[in-house]
Amino acid sequence: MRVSRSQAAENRETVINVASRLFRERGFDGIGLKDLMKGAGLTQGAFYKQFESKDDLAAQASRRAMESATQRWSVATAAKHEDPLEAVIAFYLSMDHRGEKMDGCPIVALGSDAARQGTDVKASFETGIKEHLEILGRFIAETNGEETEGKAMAILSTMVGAVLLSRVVNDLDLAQAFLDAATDQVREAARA
Amino acid sequence: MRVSRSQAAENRETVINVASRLFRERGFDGIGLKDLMKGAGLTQGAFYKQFESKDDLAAQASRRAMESATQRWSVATAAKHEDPLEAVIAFYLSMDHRGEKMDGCPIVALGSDAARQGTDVKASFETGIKEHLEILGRFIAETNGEETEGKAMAILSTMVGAVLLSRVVNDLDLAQAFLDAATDQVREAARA
DNA sequence: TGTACATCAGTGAACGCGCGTTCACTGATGTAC
DNA sequence: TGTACATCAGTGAACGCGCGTTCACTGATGTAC
Repeated sequence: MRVSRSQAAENRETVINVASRLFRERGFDGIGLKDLMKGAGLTQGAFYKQFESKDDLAAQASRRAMESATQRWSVATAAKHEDPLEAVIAFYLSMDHRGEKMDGCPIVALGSDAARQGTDVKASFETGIKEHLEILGRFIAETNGEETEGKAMAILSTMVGAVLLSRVVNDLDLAQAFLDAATDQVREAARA
Repeated sequence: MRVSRSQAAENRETVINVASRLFRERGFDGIGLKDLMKGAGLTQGAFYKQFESKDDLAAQASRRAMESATQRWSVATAAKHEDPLEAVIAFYLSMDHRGEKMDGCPIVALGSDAARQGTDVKASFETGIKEHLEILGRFIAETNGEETEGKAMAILSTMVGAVLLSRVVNDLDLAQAFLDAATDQVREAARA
C-alpha cells in the first residue's frame, strides 16, 4: 500500500543506513537485497521503487558510510583531548576499532571490494577520502604548522594500512603491534 | 578418465595458481568454481577431487598469492639498485602496481575480503605478512642499523594503505599523490 | 471543507540464472601376481 | 616382462538454493474540483 512522501523518504534513508553497515560487515557481494530490505523492515519488492540497482545502492551506501566516518573524526576533534590528532589515533588505531567492522572505517572494511566496483562507488569513496584529508590536514597544522597535504596522505595511508593488516591476521598480539607501530609513526610524522 | 599422479599434482598447482590470480582480480565471491576450473583447463567436477571446498581453495590460493608476493620482494633485493628498500618502493608504490590487480599485492587486492574469511585464509595471510616484515626488516637494517621490528610494521602499513587508497579513487592525480606521499614517508621512516 | 479519482510505495510471487556441491560414469594409471 | 584388476582424476549432468530483477496487485496518499 502507498505510504506518505515523508515516510517513503525516511524508508529510503533507513535502507541506505542499513546497507552502509551490512556492506561493511559482509562485503557488497556478501549480503542480498532480500536481507538488506528485511534489515530496514521492508520487503525486497520495494527496493526498485527507491533504487536503480544494487550497484546504485552500493554507491549511496558507500557515500553514507564515508560520511559517518567523517563525522566520527570531526566528533573526535570536539572531545576532551587538547590534541585532536591524538583523539583520532585513540579510536582509529585501537583494537576496538579493529573489531568494529560494521561501524568502523569503510576504507578498511570495503577498500579491496571498492577497487573492483564502478566509477560511482569510487566517487563516493573519493569524496569521503578528500574530507578525511582536510580534517587530518587541520589537525596536523595545529601540531606542526606547515606542509600538511602530503603528510595527511601519508598518515591516512599508515592508519588505513595498519587497521587492514591488523584485521587480516589471527594473532592478536601481531594485530596490536601493527596498531602500536602505526601510532608511533603517525605521531612522529605529524611532529616532523 | 584417470590421469597420472604427477599430472594430477600439476593440475592441482595450476588450479591454485589460477585461483591466486583470479581471486585477486575479482574477489573470493567474484569468481565461481566453474570459471576457476576452466581457467586451469579443467571442468568443475574435478574440483572436489583436489579440494575440500571453495574455502579450502581460498586458503591455498591466499598462501600462494602471498608466496609470490614475497618472492617479488626478494627478487627486488637482487636487482641493480644498491638500496633494496628503494627497489621495493620503486615497484610497490608505482602506478603500474596500482593497476596490477591480478598479480599485485594480495593484501591490497583481498585484505578487506580476507578480514571476513575464516581462520585458514587469515593464517595464509599472516604467514606471508610475517615474511614481508622479515624482508623489510633486513632492508631497513641495511639503511639504518637498528629498531627494525616496529619500523617494518609501520612501513608495511603505509605502503599497503597507500596502494589501497590509490585504487579506491577515480582521480589519477590523487592516486599518484598517495603513492608519492607514502614514498616520502617510507624513506624518512627507514632513515630515522 | 468534502468528494472522486489518479498516483505510487510497498507486497509477495515469479523470472531466469549462476552458485557450491554431489554423483554415476569413464577409462587410463598403478598394483598384484 | 606380461596380464588382470582395482583405483581414482576427470567428465558432465544434476541437485537445491539464493541471487538480482520484474511484475500484477493493493490501498493509503495526494490532487483536482
